[in-house]
Amino acid sequence: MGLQERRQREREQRKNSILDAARKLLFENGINGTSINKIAKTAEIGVGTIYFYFENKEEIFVELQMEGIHILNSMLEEAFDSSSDCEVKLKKIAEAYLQFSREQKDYFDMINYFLSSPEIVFAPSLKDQVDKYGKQGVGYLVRAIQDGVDKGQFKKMDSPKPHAIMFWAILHGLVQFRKLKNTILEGEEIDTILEFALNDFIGNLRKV
Amino acid sequence: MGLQERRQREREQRKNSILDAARKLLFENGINGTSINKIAKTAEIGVGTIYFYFENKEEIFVELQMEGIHILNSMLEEAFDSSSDCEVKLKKIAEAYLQFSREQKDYFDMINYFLSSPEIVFAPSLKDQVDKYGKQGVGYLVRAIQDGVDKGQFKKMDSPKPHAIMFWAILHGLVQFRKLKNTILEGEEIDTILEFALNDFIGNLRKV
Amino acid sequence: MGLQERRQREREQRKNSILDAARKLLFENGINGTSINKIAKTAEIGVGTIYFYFENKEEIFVELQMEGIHILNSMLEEAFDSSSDCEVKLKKIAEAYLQFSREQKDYFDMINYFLSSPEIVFAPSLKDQVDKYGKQGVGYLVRAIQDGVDKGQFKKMDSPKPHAIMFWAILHGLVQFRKLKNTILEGEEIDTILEFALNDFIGNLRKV
Amino acid sequence: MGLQERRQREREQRKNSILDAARKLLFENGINGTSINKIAKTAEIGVGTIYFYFENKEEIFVELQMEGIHILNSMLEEAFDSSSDCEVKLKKIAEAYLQFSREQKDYFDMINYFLSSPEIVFAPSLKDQVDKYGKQGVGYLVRAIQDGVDKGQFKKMDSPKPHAIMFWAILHGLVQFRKLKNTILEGEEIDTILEFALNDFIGNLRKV
DNA sequence: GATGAATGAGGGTTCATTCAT
DNA sequence: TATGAATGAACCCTCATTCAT
Repeated sequence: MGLQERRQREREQRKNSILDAARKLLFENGINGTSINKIAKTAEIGVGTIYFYFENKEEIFVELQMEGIHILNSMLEEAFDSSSDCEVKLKKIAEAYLQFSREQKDYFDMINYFLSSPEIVFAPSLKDQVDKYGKQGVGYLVRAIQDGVDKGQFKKMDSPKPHAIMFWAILHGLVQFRKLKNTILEGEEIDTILEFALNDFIGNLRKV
Repeated sequence: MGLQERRQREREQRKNSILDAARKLLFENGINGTSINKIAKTAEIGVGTIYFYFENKEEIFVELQMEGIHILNSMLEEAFDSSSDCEVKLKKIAEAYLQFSREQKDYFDMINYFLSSPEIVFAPSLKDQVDKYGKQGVGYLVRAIQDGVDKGQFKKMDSPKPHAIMFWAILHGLVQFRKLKNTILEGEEIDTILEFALNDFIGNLRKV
Repeated sequence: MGLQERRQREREQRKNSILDAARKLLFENGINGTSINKIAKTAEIGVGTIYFYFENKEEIFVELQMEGIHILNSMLEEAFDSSSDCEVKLKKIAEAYLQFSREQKDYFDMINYFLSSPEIVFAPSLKDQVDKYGKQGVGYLVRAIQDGVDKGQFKKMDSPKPHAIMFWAILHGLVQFRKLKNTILEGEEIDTILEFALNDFIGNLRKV
Repeated sequence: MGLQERRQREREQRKNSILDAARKLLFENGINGTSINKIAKTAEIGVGTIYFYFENKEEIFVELQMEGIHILNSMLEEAFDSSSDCEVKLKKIAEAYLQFSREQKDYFDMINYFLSSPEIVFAPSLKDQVDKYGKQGVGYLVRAIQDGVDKGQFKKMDSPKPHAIMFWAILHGLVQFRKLKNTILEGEEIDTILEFALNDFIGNLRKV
């Protein structure tokens, strides 16, 4: 038992050191600058060893994706819990997403990069795995809106789902635009736009 | 004169045949499956010849990007011109974007792929070139909204720009979600959501 | 006649503009960075045109070599003529060689580079051409020494030739060492060494 | 232990077989005729394997350079040790250098080729590595001359260094001239000139 | 469990030269 | 005379993966 435990722990550590190296390289050099050989050298282990912990290169990237999504979820969850007021909840969630895209830029870029790549490049299995984690995200919004309806703060509606999705679409769309300062934003500050959109959207929920 | 013309035309044709080959490969095999050698073989020309028409591999992709953006712009322009009613205009533009993402899926994926790639992967120059063309897109929305304000159909506002950007963000965000059927939409139809969002957004513009 | 003359002149000008471009590239980028294509682009002419004026790439380099050797010869000749005193003559010649290696560094490097390359790389014909011009160099020394002997300033000798060659060897060897500051000179100044060598050698000629 | 040792030995052997192939090609076809692919084919290994033993192409050439310099140093050392008489020492050293340039012509050419190449062609690092080994060469001369001074055979002098450098310059210069039979030597035998120069130089050291 | 040597196809790019116009 | 489009072998180097130890 103690032996098995130790083995398990060591295995975990090794795996993490591989991920550490891969993350470092991915963030520093991009995906095309991250090879198995370089990961091995960075992690100071043999190339072959990597294949003991990961089936192939892709699997490593899946794991890194999961990390990112996990971080995002934590931030959203914390935002959700930060207040009992459902309007504040929504604002906090929006801020959390913006914050994630800014403070965890590398993860954010990586997730977007992989998600937007044509399916050929990455096997469907990856996306399935990502999906499972991703589902939770929009759930917070649904609950926040429903909460508002239940409390009588928001107007009645058939289902909070479409509103939640629309809200998330605004967030996601806006945050994508940060890269397009010259194109779409054309000098406008993303924060200003976000605040405007938040007020507009929430105000609309509130009204009779 | 006739000679120069013919030269020019031949040059154009060659360039196009290279782009045809590149487009085919890019759409079939993704970016990592599209090499200069394969393009040359597909276009049935020598490798060196390609470098006579394009400085490097990236420039080919830029050109393909432009193609896609050009198509999108045409569709948006047509939508903008299709009606004199500003509410219809907005709906048509939204539909056009959705249509583009569906009917020109390959171009749509390609554009998203490049846009979402971290700067490390593709030189800023590419994005700059794309930017120039991209600016026009959001312009249609600004004009449509302003038109509605001028005509007294929409409520008064300081500037149509934030509304336009918010509108575009909804569209862009929603369309991105198509890939995430299992995650965010969770079975919901994107068209339904879009229509819901459209009515919500436009209704909000309309209201006093 | 007038026509032929003009043709001849134009031909000469074209040739020179090719050489100008080649020289520029050679000095800036080294031999491996100097291609026919680049020369053509720099000279703003077609690639094919170059082959009207030069059989092949090598011939261009031969011509550039000649230029360098011509410059060196001019400097040596001027040094030779600068004084009627034979000791001064020798010193001036030595200085001229040093000066050439310094002020015409690019030519100097080029000559040394080509001369020291194994015969396979450059056809014997090149070296023959270079040889013809090179012969004149050592001639100045022979004449200067002989002059000193005739005037009774230098001791009698069977032939000035060996002394001249030895003198030239010292110069050539020393000047080569400039690149080896850390190896052979190990901090010593090449000028100091040259002056020392000059005095030693000439003093030896002088002595009874 | 036994395993590691064998590994080490095999590694050494592989490395040598690569160097053998590279040396062969370099001597037969010159530097521009020596490509990584050819080396791999000659050594009957995969291209990639080479990069397991050498960082890049340049490093192979550095190693070959070292070989040559090592041989030269051995010959010089042997010459230095061959006699206790300092005059004989000097003559033997001179002969050794001449002998090296003749019997190890390929190495000699290679060294000269690299040393005379403008800095653009080969990175400074190569020269640094070569430098380290090269330093030893001139050291023998300094010691030989100093020895003569100490024994009273040579005249007193401030420092043997300038004389040593001058001596080495004569040798180096003369040996370079072998290629220029038609230019500088113009039929003179290099051995005759060398002997003349030796007597002249040593005679000068000797005199009061 | 862990290693690291080996692979060889493939990557993007350059090249001197030819030749129809 | 001058052009410039075309070639395709060759350049150096990287890669994910395998497997005997």
